[in-house]
Amino acid sequence: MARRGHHTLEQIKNMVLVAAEELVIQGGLSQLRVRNIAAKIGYTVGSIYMVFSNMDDLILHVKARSLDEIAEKMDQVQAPNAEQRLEELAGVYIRFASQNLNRWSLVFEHRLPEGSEVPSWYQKKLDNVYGKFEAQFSIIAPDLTSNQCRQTALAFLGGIHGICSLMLTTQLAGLNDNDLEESVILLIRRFIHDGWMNAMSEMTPNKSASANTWRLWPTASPVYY
Amino acid sequence: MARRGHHTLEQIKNMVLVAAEELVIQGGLSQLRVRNIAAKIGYTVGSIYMVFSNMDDLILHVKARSLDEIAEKMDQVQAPNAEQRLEELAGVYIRFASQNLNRWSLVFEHRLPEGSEVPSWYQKKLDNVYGKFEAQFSIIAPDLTSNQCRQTALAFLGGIHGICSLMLTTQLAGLNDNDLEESVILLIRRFIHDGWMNAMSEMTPNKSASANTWRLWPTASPVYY
DNA sequence: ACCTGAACACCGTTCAAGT
DNA sequence: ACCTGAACACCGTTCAAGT
Repeated sequence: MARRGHHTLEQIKNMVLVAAEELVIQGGLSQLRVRNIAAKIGYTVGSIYMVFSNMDDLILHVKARSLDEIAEKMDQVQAPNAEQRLEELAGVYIRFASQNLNRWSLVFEHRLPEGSEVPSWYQKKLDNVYGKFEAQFSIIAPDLTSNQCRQTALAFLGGIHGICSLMLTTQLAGLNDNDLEESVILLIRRFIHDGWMNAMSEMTPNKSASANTWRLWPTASPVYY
Repeated sequence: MARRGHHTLEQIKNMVLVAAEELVIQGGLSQLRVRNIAAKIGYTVGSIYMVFSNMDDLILHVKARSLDEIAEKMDQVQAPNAEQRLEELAGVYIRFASQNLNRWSLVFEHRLPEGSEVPSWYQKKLDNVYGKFEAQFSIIAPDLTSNQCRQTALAFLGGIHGICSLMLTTQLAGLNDNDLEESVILLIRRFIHDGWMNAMSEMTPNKSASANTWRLWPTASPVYY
C-alpha cells in the first residue's frame, strides 16, 4: 500500500497500466473499473485522474501496449521471402489473438464515444502494424501504388482478423480450434497463392464494382446511412 | 403515454424492441439504456422487466432482429449458379453492415457476461446465417465434408466480416469507402476463383498446419492460454 | 394482474480539503 | 504538490405498494 510521494507520476501511470492490463486479462473490458485499479495499486480513485484524463484515455493506453507488443513480435520475424514473411506476420497476429484473447479483444471491443476523434499517437501505432503487411505486398508486387498496397493489406489482414473475430464472438456449432487453424491457412493460401496480382490488376477502380450486380457502398460518400 | 392494460405483454415486448433498436441506430450500444427505452414507450423502468429478464436478454433479442433481417434478405437472393449466389450473399452481408452500422456492430460488440451461455434459440439464428454460405460451398464442391464446408464458409465469411470490422473500428489513414469496396471484391475474387478446391484438397487435417513454420493454435486444446 | 416509482448497489468523475 | 475521500450524476435491477 504505497502512499504519497513514494512514487513519481510516471511510476503511478505505469502501475495503473499494468494493473488495468491484469484486470482485462482476467475479466475483459467489463472488469476494468477505476475502483478495481485503485485497489490493485493501493491508491484511491482520484489519483488515477492525476495520470489519465479519463477512462477512455486509460483504455486507449492499454490498447496501445498490445499494439506495441504485436509490432515488436512482428519486427522479430525473419523469412527468406516476402510471401513467407507475410505468412509469419499473420502468424504473429493470430498467435497473439489466441493467446491473449481478452487483450486482443479489447482493441476492437472498445470504441471512443461518438464524436471524439482517435488521437494521432494511437492512430500511428495502428498504422505501424498495418504498414508491416503493406510493405510485404509492395515487395511482392512492386507495381502496386501505395494505396493499392493499403487495400490489399486490408483485405488480407481483414480476412485473418475476421476469422479470429468470428471465433471469439460467436461459437459456431461443431467447430474446434483445429478447424479455425485450418480456416486461416486456407485463407492465406488462397490469398497469397501466385496469380494474386492478376486479380489485382484486373481491378480498375470502381469498374469491377459497378460490373457487379450488387452495390457494396454508397458511392464515394464518407457518410453511412 | 400509454398506461396499464392498454397493451398486452406481447405488444409491450415489441414496443421495447422497436424503441431499443431505434436507440441503437441513433447512438450505438452505449445509448441503449433502460430509462431511455422506458421514456420512449411511455412506461416506467420496472415494466421493461416484465417482458425481458435483464438487459442482456433484451439486447440479445435486438441482435436477433438484425440476424432475422439479414437472413430474410439472403433468402431473396437468386443467381444462376452457386458462385454468384455466394457473391450476392456476401453482398447482402456487406450492404447490411454499411447501411446499418450500429445495428450490425451491436451483434459483435455485445458479449454476454463471463460464464453465461449463449441461448440455443439465438445460436440457431446465427447458424442459420452461416448455413446459407455453407450450402453454396457444398454445391460448388460436393466432395467436401460438412465440417469442411463449415470451415470454408468461416474463412470466407470471416474475410468479409473482417474487412467490415476493420473499416468500422479502425480508421486507416488515406482509405475511403471505394477502397474498402474494392478490398472486398478483391478478397471475394481471390477466394471464389476457380481452383479454390485445389487449395482445399491440398489440406490434410493438421498436416499442412504442422508443415508451416509457425503454430497457430495450441494443439487440439479448447482452452486458450 | 399490471404497473409504478422509490430504493439499492454500483459506476465514472470531480474537487474542496487535508498533509 | 500530491493525494484523499466524500459527493455527484448516472447506471441496471428489485420489489413493496398502488390501482
